[in-house]
Amino acid sequence: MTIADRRERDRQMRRDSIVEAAEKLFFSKGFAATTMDEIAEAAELSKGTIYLYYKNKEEIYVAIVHRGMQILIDLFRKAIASASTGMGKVKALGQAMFTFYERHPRHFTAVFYHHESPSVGPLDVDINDPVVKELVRDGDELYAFSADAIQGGIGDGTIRPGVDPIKTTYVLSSMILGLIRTVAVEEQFLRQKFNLTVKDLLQEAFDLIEHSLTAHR
Amino acid sequence: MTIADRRERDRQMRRDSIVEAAEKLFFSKGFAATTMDEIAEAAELSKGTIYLYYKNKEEIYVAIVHRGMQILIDLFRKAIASASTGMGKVKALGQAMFTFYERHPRHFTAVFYHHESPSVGPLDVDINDPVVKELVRDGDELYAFSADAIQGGIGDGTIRPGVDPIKTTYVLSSMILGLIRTVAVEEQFLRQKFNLTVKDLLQEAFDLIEHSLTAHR
DNA sequence: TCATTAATTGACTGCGAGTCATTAATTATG
DNA sequence: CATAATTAATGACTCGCAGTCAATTAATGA
Repeated sequence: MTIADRRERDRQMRRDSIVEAAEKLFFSKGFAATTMDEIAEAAELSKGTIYLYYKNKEEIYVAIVHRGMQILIDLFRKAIASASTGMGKVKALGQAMFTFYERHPRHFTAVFYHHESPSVGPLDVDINDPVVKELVRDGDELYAFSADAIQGGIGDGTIRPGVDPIKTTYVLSSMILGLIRTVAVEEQFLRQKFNLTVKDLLQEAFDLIEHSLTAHR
Repeated sequence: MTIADRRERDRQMRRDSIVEAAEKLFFSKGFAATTMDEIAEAAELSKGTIYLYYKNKEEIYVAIVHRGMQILIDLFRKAIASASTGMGKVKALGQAMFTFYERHPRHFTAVFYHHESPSVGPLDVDINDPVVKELVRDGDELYAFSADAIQGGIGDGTIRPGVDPIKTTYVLSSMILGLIRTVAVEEQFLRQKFNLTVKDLLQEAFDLIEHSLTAHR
């Protein structure tokens, strides 16, 4: 028992040290430009060994997406805990998304672009891979955080009763995400050409959103 | 004169027929899975010849992005012409974006994901390539359509005076784009799990946006 | 101690992007 | 019209890398 257990623990540590090594390389020189030999060398393993732990290069990438997802979920948990009203939680979640981008830009990219990267045409991922399954569950969890916050906001009166929590979750998250993506691509351009900062844009968007969720008149 | 002219025309036709062939292949089996030999065969040329017209595989991809951009610009022109008020034009532009996604989903993806695809880490394009330069100009033109429409709306009273045309253009376009991207990825999931259609979500978003741009009370 | 099983290795294969010396087609020149 | 000069096209080749597998080494059990 203990023996098989330790094996399993060792195996997990190896997997971790491989992603660790790969992550540094992918993030500094890109997925395509990183070779399996480089990953092997950085992980102090031979190339063959890497393949005992991951089916191929893409599967390592998926593991990195998964790590990013954990970071984001953690930020979301803290966001939810940081506010007491429904509306407050919704705003904190939006803020958390932006924090994720600011503090972990490469993970942000990995998480939100993996449907198209790395090799144009969706990453063809093995739906039976447990990591992939967990990724899907994690995605659901993310949406649930928001839907619950909206629902709570309707209960505590900080969000107007008419809004549909699910629909609104999708609309809001997509919008915030879209905004951050644009900013990610055009940040310096916006600053130079229009003297617009990221905060300006986000403030504008948050105002618009808050405005649309509260009752007026 | 006529002689060099014809050479130039021929050259352009060749380039076109190469993208044409590549586009079909990329769109059906993906960028990574398509080989230069296949492109050559489909274009009825030898591989070496392809390289006389395009520096490499990515440059062909950029040409496809460019084509997509032309389609979108065209849709935007028609959208602007289709409405008379500023607010009407803004809505028509949002609608045009969605039409682009619906009618040309692969071009949509090419245009809006090329910053990350094809090989994780931005496509490293040659900034001196005339096609790339035009792409940048085209991007500016797209934003100008929207900024002008908002400006016009303020003039004709269909949009409230407080809004900043540039800022709003960025916020709105990013939001709409984000929404369509989400829908692109999760369309069948949304329908199955929540019985939500794309139109529902877009309607919700459009309402929200319209609401935020008009004067109330 | 030695047999069995598990983990690791790196030389090897196959494939595909990009090159380049050679050949073919066009155009200019006498 | 002949042939020189220029331009276009070819495909066999190189080179690098993802992924494999027979051979080796380490760990565990009898």
